[in-house]
Amino acid sequence: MGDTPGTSTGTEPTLEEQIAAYQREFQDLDPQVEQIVSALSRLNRRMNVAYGRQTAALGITNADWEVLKALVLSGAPYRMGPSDLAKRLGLTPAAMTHRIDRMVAEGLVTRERDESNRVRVIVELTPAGREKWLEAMRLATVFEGDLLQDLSPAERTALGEVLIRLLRRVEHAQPDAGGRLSDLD
Amino acid sequence: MGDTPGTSTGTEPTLEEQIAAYQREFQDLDPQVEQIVSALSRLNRRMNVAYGRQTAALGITNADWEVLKALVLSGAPYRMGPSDLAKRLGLTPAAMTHRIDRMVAEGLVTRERDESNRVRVIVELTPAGREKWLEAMRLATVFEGDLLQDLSPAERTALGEVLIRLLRRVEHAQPDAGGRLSDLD
DNA sequence: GATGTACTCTTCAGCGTCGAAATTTAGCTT
DNA sequence: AAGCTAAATTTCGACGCTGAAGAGTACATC
Repeated sequence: MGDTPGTSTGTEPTLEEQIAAYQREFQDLDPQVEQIVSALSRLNRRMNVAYGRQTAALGITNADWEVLKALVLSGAPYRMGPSDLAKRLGLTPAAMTHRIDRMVAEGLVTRERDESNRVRVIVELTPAGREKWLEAMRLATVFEGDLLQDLSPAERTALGEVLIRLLRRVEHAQPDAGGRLSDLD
Repeated sequence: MGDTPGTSTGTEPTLEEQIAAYQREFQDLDPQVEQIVSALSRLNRRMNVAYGRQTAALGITNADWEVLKALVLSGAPYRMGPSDLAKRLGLTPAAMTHRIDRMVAEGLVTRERDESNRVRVIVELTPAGREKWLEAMRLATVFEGDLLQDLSPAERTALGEVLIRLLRRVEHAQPDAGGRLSDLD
């Protein structure tokens, strides 16, 4: 089997290799910019893998976790309508219906019609659902602390500040992606 | 419609609101860590939305673009086998078969049996596919430059360095996510 | 030289999501 | 009060991905 350059075996190249390859194919590339952007992508991908493992260990899916997060974030009685949830999670209402079906079956949320406005439906977190969220949160914070372990307090502050600056720029530039967002934090 | 606290309308909270809400529900939260992690998530989400718009403007999908990137990264003759591509993109071989079907129909790649080893299939980038990649790259670099516009050279260097450090930590900790990766940079 | 074994790719059934149509209810207009 | 319009949710058909089973090819061993 050829180790000839140009015959990739499917293994992921290191970031440096990748940037070098892009530069060969596209001279205008700014390696500095590419390094930041690619590292952001890869970092996020790894984080999602880690979160996926954690939710799996708790017997739920990442999809479930997103819904739990949205409900907890909504505060006190932990209630939201399906379409609000859908907007929040970047799903169509149709997809939301099925997700809620599953989660009701799993006992994480309840679904009931709003008696004061019978068009609406109220999705409410169950105590079991809240407990799952809490467990997931505990695992997540352990992982996150571990991830940032090597950063000094000053570096953390600086990093947080720079990221917020980038975020502000991009959120201001694309006011809301047309209404639905694609993922949840 | 109640503006009662606790009755979310589905709009995304600001990062500050979100962190405050999490702190209310989970006292052990380190706001510093949470800020970094959440900003990373949101940033990545926005970036993906932006890339999605760009590929759509070019008449391809993000899925197509991922394949094009992998092939270009593989270098000179721009050839890879389906299973290598699948590993690289974090898909099952089954999904890869269908993606290649589509992309062959779109004229972005060709598929042929390897005559020297008839079990294998060779997917090769067409000139049209390479041109699409180039167009996407041009759009992407404009967006990326814009994103990092406000950062001084020193800040860019520092950010790149810190991100690489984080990446190294997480890539070392989870050697390869069990073989398949979930996304491409 | 035949058979077994490993590998690559494709096919198939199931699930989640999307886009659009259908259903149900609320509020407004005449 | 009847009908019309708008809004929230569910249902339906299509598509992409997964996991598992199936088909074809190469290599090794006997």
